[in-house]
Amino acid sequence: MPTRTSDGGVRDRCEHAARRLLGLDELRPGQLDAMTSLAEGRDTLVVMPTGSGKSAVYQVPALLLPGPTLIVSPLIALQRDQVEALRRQRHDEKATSVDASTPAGRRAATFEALRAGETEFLFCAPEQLARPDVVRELAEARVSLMVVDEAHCVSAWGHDFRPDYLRLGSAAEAIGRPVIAALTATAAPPVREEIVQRLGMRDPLQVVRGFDRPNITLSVRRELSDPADALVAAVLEQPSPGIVYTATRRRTAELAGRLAEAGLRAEAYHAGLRRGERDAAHGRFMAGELDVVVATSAFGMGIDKPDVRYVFHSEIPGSLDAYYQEIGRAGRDGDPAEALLFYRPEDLALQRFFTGAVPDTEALEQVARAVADAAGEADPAGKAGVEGKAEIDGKAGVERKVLRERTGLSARRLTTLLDLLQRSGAVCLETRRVTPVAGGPGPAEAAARARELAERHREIERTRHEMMRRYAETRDCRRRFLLAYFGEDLGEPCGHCDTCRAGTASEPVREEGPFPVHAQVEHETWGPGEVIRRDEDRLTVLFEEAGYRELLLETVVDQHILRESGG
DNA sequence: CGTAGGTGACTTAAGTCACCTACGGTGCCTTAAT
Repeated sequence: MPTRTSDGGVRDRCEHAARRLLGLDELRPGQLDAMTSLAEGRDTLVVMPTGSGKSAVYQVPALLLPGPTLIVSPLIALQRDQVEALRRQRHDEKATSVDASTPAGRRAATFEALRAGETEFLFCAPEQLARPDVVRELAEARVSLMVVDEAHCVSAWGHDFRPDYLRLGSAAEAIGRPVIAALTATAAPPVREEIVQRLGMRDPLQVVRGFDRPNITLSVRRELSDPADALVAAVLEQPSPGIVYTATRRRTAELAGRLAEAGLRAEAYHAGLRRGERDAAHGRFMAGELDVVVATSAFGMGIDKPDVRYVFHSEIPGSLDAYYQEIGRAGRDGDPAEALLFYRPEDLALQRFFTGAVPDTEALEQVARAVADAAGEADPAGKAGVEGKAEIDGKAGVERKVLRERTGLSARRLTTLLDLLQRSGAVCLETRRVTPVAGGPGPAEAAARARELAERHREIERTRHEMMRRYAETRDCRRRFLLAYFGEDLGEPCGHCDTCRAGTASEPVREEGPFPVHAQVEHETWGPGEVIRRDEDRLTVLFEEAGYRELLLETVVDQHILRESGG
């Protein structure tokens, strides 16, 4: 056993602080483990369902550790809600948030209060940490705990949509490397792994609790043509309120219209609506004034309405991670709820499109070359000292802004490309500057490596689509399938999903044999992985480098392409 | 990658087919004009 001095003292102090400061008499399993770990200064990844007290997990250690706490949260609306909740709870001004709309004066005052120890909790989006002034202020304030809320966004959004999520690890370093807490309600094993890697978490404690939501009945309906009629009919059979998820904005309007015609209080919701319309729909839903919201994936984060009775999908989402997250908004009160997916295999094509293209080698090489050229220009005999710090460190480098000007690429695109080049070992990224790695690969070589990384990422995305498809097509217990994806083993079929009711869900396969569930294995081309599912004739293995793969047991055994590697 | 919608050609002149193009999600942020 590694000697971690859990003398019980810290644990007791956490328990005491939770009671005294937050009024929590009973802590749930896992909560106290996570709090204690953070209070002892250990990085901690927490995967717990919404409503199970994830906030308390960081609030308690925040109050026990000396410096202020930075909470990185994806949505400004979410930040404001949390600030308000903290203020209500503590009746003071110890929590605040900062974003692009914060006036300069208030921003300065905020950081001053943070330095002075008058503010304990500061909320912001990852984009704020791309600003050198913010990083400087946070470093001076001696932040002791950095919380990444909704941490699955690192994996889901970092690669293309919000690349600043990929820079959180170096941001943590730049502000003095506080203890890191990563919190999320949904993360399958590879997503957890990516969060840990990307944030640069060190030997993190992982507290993973409760993916099973037995009150949600899972069903899939295979459709041969547009399921609109069937969907409207199915919604009419359900008690209100509910959510219908669609793949496109256009479809939200279409289906909301159909449901309204059928006499329901229905509204569409997507990111293309005006702010006022979005807020109105959201507000009415929360207030119980709507029967159903028809929405894209824009609707959801931060929605914690206990009595949602159903979540339907008119098209298949791109992964079980996304699907689980969306259906998880049903039945939070514990009463029965329905999750029904209308499935057409061709709808997966749209998800493939959303995955986006792999960046082309030319663009990658162009950026790599621009970094190398800029480094060549920074002749030490030249204007040393003008830029200050960079020369003191003895590193030549180039500012992101300059790179943007020279390559003509957008900030977002540049960040995506630089991330790939960093992982290729060609460049080193700081908050503002980019430096070439001494002895690293040249531009052409770096671009080739970077492209390979991007291709591997796309390939893994494809395997996630395949797992989503398999969920829709399985004849086995759907709940068992879903839980296996998240690394949980539900021995028996659940007995009330559609496949169980139809009698097609097989009994658990518990026969003796090679490659049991959770076995660590090694494949001759796909490398190391873990068995996450074992059917009668096949294995599902999650490979570290190749994603989710199905292997026929017979082939595996006959041709020795897989071996158990212990562990 | 697939679908919807448009265009043009063809042929028992109003419908059919072949082909084409556009479109498709998530939120920070910045910056300029009211």
